[in-house]
Amino acid sequence: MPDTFLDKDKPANRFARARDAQSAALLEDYVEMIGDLIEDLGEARVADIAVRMGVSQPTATKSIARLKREGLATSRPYRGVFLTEEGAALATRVRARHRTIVEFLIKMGVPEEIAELDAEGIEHHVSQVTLSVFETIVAGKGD
Amino acid sequence: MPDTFLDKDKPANRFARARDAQSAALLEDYVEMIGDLIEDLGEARVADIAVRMGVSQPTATKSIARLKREGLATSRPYRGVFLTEEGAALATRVRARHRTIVEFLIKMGVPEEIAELDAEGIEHHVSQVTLSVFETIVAGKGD
DNA sequence: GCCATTAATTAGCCATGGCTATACCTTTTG
DNA sequence: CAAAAGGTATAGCCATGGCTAATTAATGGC
Repeated sequence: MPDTFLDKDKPANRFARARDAQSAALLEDYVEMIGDLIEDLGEARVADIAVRMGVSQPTATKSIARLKREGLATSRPYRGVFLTEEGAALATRVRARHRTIVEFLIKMGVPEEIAELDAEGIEHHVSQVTLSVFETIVAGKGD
Repeated sequence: MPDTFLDKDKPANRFARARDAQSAALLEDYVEMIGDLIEDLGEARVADIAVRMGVSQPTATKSIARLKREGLATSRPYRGVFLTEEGAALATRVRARHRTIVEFLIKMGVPEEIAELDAEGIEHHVSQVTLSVFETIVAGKGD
């Protein structure tokens, strides 16, 4: 006897999915930003990461610890943060996805600054399928 | 001397914004779901809310406490949860936004189930401006 | 009307991600 | 090369949002 009256599985998974995505989002943001910093400044210092993320230094340190635990980054005390191969690959993927979403939104008619802001929240929740759709639309000669 | 070298404000706000949005997301989900339950079953019981959200009953109770604190809901022990006027208005707004996003994604070519899943994560991060753009596109006679 | 069942709350724990204050190491500078 | 300055890390706090276990309240059956 199926207990589908309350739609137990579908919505539970829907929300659980969104929750899980959120958990990964922060790591993705950090990795992307560390990649940016290394590219821009040659190195990623904790202080710079904190400033760009808009958090205090201790908060950045704590998050970096989590990145290390997850195998995405390494760091030598007082020397800066580095991405592992896996972390660098993730950074590349995340950055590409971000750009796709921003460009997609702009193509839809959203003003650029707003597209940037919204993309920051949206990007972590877009599935591969949807992203592919966006990519196709962005690539399409539309205007 | 401006200290714009590290782009202090722009990105900080970007991420801070996304963080804040996340904070509101859970309340929105609960409010929407309570509205759904009242409509579907005539009442919203803690147990049903927990099942649909995919969390344990104590977790649901705790979140409902927060809803009450924020003035979005009321509840009488063992009697169910009710939305305040403000909560009901929020539920309506959230539900409409959700539908807009799902329909928009479908119109872009995203399969329906995936559109539903992605919308769940995306919806809390879409600004009013972007939502309006989506609405216009959905409303437009496009296929 | 009492007892069992079911529903809800409370208590108490964990991890995450914020914060401030403080301590510590490095670097720079006098 | 010692002292000051600056960057990092640690300690310890808070809130949120999960959980399980245990308690309390309400309902339904006998």
